[in-house]
Amino acid sequence: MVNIEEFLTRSAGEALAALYGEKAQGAPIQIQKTRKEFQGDYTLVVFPLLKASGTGPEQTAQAIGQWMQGNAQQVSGFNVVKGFLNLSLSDEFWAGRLAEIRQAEGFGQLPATGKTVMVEYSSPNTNKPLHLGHIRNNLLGYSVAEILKACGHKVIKANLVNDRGIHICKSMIAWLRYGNGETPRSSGMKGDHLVGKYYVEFDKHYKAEIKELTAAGSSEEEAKKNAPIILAAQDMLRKWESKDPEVYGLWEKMNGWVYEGFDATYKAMGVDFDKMYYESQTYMLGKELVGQGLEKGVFKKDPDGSVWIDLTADGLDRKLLLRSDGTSVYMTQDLGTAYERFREFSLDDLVYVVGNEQNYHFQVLKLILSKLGYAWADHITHLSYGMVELPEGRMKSREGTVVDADDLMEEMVATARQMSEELGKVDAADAAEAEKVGRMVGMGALKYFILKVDPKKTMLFDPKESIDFNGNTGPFIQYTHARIRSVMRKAAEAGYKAEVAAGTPLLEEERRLISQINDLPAAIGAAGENFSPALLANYAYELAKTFNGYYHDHSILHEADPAVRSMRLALAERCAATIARAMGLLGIDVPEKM
RNA sequence: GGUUCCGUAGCUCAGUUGGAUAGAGCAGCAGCCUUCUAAGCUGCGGGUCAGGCGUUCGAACCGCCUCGGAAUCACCA
Repeated sequence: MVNIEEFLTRSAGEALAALYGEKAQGAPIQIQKTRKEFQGDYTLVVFPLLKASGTGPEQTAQAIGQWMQGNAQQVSGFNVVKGFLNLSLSDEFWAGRLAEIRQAEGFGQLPATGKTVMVEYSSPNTNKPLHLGHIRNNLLGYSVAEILKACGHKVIKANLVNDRGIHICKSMIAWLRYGNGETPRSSGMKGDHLVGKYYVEFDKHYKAEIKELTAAGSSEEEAKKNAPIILAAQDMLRKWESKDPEVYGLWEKMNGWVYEGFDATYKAMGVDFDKMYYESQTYMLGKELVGQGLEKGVFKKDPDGSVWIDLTADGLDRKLLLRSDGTSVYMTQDLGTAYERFREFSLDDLVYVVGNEQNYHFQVLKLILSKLGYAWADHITHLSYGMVELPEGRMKSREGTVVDADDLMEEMVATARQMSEELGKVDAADAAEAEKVGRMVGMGALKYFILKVDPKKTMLFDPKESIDFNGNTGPFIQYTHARIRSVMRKAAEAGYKAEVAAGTPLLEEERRLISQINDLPAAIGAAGENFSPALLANYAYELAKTFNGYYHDHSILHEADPAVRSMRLALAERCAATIARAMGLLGIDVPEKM
């Protein structure tokens, strides 16, 4: 038996059939966990069954409770509160459940579905380093991919790097003019930061030139168009497109620096990819789909040669698919890459982790694909996440309020180290270990802080609060894990074994803990279905919190009864493993000591 | 104006398909380290779930309307 709720639903169904016969056919049976304030483990809501029973809620609940207690051996007792039948399951049942979970090979890994899912995330531009917004993207993407794996799917993590276009040319021009040949090696800067520096440099000079031009009498509009430096960047883009060797070489060199920098950031963040895509190689995809669309009459060509789709009937607008000069746009490219991916990997689902500023884009993308007749359009999911705001408002690069990803991670780790020092947690003997733990805790705080929030919501990132390690935080959960592991080490030293003997009595909190552990697969399933790591984050917190309360009130190692002690050890060990599993799916490491 | 999303305690957020008296954390106050890790535990105060109408035995959750906020609607990506 794996699913307790399923079993109780079945048993309640039998009770209904026995008590009320035909009338009870198809009556909705609602089993849910009993709320903490009431006695019992699971609750049957009897209101929907009153039609079948023809009696009041209390009598109905009473009758069903009696039948179940008499006929289902796992049901040890019941009580009725208004229309709620609270069922208690026997200690034997719960102990058996714990024993089963301990033996289950793949607990926390759902059976293989045979489905292949691609998760695209990160997808950075190569003209500047990653910032706070990217952190949310990367953490979400990685975690969702891991959760989908745990749901039994085959998962391909993809990253589509935007490595071409005017923005990278801006950095290139600025570097050529003002860089004096500076390299990551010569400057000691990370490659992405170096290139980002010249992107800012470009903007500075661009603005200065605009100012000059307007002072000389041009309109703002003209100045923006005619500033020499922007003309130079545009010229460079044309040269890039015609594969001018000099420009192409510089482009490759500077992108190479950026990739080295990104790799370091990804590594620090703990995210990875199975498949890299580069826009420079995919931007021409999708043109054949335009041809198809024209044939099917889904797309229309304007007199100037540009191709459009009219979506006004769907409450949207006209959307461009091909410019009048025949070149493609973002949408065209995305249609093409989606098509290619489904074809190449026989995908069942494709998930894009992209900010909510592109909701419209993905709405249109899916609509166009289904108008072209592709059934798999429905298997595209835009995992849209909200912006990360700072206490002083949105991040604005102009106002210098951008929170750099590398800086933030370093700061979190440094604070974690300082904190553990203040708490006297570091034994001088093992500096390397302290270093590792500091990284785990600092990163754990950051990751948990971001992942515990529902992805689609705009969230506030308060650096002061994120660095708080008390309460509903990653470090609290990590701490609970470390504490259990410490008990396990001491138990091993004392020669105590963790095992569950039949007939060991259980406390209320112990039954609750087993029940929570038992919910892990359900929590993973729900997180996968909703693409929401937040569900798992909150699950892990609840479990850790319950354990901490239990741990405070009942001793494990000092328990005199060997059978009870063994059972408690087994339970604690399972708690630690469950916490580790849930946190692992969030990309958060849990230390053995902290 | 169209589309999509959000609005829950002073602040940051949970609330899984409609269920019992709406929950945590932070901040504030009061306690608890001679005992398995105090990054912890216990208690107190704090709510018109933006507002209204409807559906239902029952609504924070579903439907309609209003108010407030965000994103987006380029021959940019």
